[in-house]
Amino acid sequence: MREVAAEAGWTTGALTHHFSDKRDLLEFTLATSLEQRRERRERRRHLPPEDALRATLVDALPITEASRLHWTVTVAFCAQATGDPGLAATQRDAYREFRADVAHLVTAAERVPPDSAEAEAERLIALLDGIALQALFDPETWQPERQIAALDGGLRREPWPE
Amino acid sequence: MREVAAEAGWTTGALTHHFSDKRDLLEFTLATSLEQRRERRERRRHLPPEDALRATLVDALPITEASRLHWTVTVAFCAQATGDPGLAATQRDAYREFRADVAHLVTAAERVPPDSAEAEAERLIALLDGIALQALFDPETWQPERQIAALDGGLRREPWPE
DNA sequence: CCCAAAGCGTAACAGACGTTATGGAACCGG
DNA sequence: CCGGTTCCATAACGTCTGTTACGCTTTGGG
Repeated sequence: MREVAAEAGWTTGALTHHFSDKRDLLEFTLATSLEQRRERRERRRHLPPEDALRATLVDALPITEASRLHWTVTVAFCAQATGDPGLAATQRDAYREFRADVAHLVTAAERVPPDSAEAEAERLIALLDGIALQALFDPETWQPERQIAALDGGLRREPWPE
Repeated sequence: MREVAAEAGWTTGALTHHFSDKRDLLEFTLATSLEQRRERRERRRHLPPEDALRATLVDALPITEASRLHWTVTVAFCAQATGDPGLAATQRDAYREFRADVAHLVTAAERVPPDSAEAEAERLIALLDGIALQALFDPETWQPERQIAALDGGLRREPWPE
């Protein structure tokens, strides 16, 4: 708490006035990071659906500083969530929301029949997260272009065969 | 440290005698978890390559208690690794080793031409990790069969088109 | 049998931690 | 101008933390 306050140029008094808890602060941090991601997504509404889909996925890759930060927050959140059912539920809901949004884009892009959009979204997100998780700790072998290429490979592929 | 010692039926004295640090203990924990995974992989040497490949990937899915535990350890480790270059390197190397092993299985199974085995391994691991990460916090929607089905979908697919 | 090393239980230390208490400044509706 | 409320700086409190010191017991080679 002290460290966060100091880095923000506040005092612990100001911090505790706005956040009841350390847990509360952590939840706010994730919520804010998700909100920013949501805003960036909103700004792509005018793009053609396929481009918006790709841009949304690329945006979640840890290649910009914003996205790297979001992944750092997410990993910290996940670590806490393993021992806190409340945080786990928050993390789960964030995933579900993201999946719904991606599914919506998948539908708009007419990648798959509407009833398998969710499954296709799951596949793409799984691929995305897998790349991101590795890239986060091995940025040397996972340069930005490589990450995007891997993602594009998944986008070029056909949807789930179910 | 006290909590770990107590849960293991030891005292902090015994623990600090065997581990110099808390960091040391954490590294040992990941190493042990990886070692167990390696042993399980070793026991599949007699299987046909395709089966061994599939079994290795399925084994990493958080469906057994052992694997769920491994993922919990991994997430905790990753969280620490974001602020500790040494741990980050360890995590990175663990990934690289796993990738090499999977690539070896991919080659043995003759899924792809030998020179794209690494890329195919990356793709499969990315998919695996993505599924695992979501399943860890949303086991309700990601029942074991669902996880395996998603993985099988990825296995049924063609390799990277590069 | 001896002595050094290893193993380990006990307990204390020093610092960090999240949280709370207190007091004052700034703001604001009446 | 007043009363309360919001905002926040300071500082203290109690707890928890990783780590260390110390001493006793066991082990094993000479």
